[in-house]
Amino acid sequence: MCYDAILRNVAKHIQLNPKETEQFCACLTTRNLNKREVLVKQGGICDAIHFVNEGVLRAYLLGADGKETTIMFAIKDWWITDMYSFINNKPSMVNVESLEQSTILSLKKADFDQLFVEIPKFERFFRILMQNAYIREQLRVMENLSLPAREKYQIFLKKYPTIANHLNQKQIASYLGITPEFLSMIKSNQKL
Amino acid sequence: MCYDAILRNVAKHIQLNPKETEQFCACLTTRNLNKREVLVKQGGICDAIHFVNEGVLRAYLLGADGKETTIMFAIKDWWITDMYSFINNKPSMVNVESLEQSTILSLKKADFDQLFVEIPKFERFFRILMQNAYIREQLRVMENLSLPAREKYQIFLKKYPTIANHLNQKQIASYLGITPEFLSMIKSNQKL
DNA sequence: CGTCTATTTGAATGTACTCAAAAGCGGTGG
DNA sequence: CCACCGCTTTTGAGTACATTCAAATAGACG
Repeated sequence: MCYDAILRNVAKHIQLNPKETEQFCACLTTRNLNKREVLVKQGGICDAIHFVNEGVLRAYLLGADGKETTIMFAIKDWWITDMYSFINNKPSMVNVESLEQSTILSLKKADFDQLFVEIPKFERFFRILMQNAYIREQLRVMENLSLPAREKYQIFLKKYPTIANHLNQKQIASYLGITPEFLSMIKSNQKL
Repeated sequence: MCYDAILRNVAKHIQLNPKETEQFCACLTTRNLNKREVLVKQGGICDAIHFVNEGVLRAYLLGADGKETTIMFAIKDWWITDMYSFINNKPSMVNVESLEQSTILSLKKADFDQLFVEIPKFERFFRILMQNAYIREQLRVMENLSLPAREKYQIFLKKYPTIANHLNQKQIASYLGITPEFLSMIKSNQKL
């Protein structure tokens, strides 16, 4: 399989020698996902962390009332999982599904834990990954709390121009925490 | 000074030998903060990460319109910083102030970076710290987007009963993303 | 071309906000 | 010990932002 992308991703933060590289790749399993295929199911245990080799995934919460809330998405070169479930071995709070034909590389929790023992450098790699994820979420909290819907939408477009093309309006709205109808209104007013 | 609390905090995730312990403590500086004293100023660089030995701190955003948004708080045994500013050496987006007489132990960015070189175990420690912080923020995003104000308030009380006692209503409201007036209304309706 | 889903539009409603004023609650000084 | 000041909390009326529900329109796909 093609471990090119993930190895380049890892190399951004740590250097692996050939043996370590092989060891790491041995832990990965490749999987193809069809459009709308579900990777993680709300209520189930999420026992792997996934690297997106190709395609687009989305994590969302399904409320008792059927309301969807998009928590995160991931495109090529991003990692995605329900970190809460993955780390604590607790039922997942979100669904993760593929928005289009995608290829992912998965690292199982057991291998993840073992990796730190065998190649301690990975502590650094994931430290930086978690750090960035934390900072991203913190910014999102700030925006959510301090800005009105229109500005949140503008920032979203500026920050994730690529992703906006892969999501439909309902999904974008649910990421911003508003209804699709209201987002439609924002968009039409925007232009005037 | 008393490094007891911070060493116990570190020991939750990694084991340090006496030499490492000493090395680590040598990086720390103790500081007492009066009530309302400002530790980090919005716009300035936040060049240290702080461990709360005693007291309560709060990080908040000050909007152009004077509106405050409480981003996070920290009590005894918690770490606090503007991670964005700390990691990227960019101007801080938040203010951090002491809500009461507090004592903190600070680790400078340069020492933080050096620590990883000298005691790689700390990669693990901070990996876990960042991981937990990320999961916490993610849950907060979920709650913010999917729940109405009343439920956010109830969850807040259940999750942080201790902290609720140290914050006033304006601060709690700004953490939940609502006005103090509206929080007041929620509380009175709650009882009926 | 017809069906299914996504988006837009509109009216009625609700949740939360603004502004203003009153009430409560400490702390301080006479 | 009480009176006063400043700050926090409560209450209320009017308003705004965002939602719900329903229906119309537009797009996507077999």
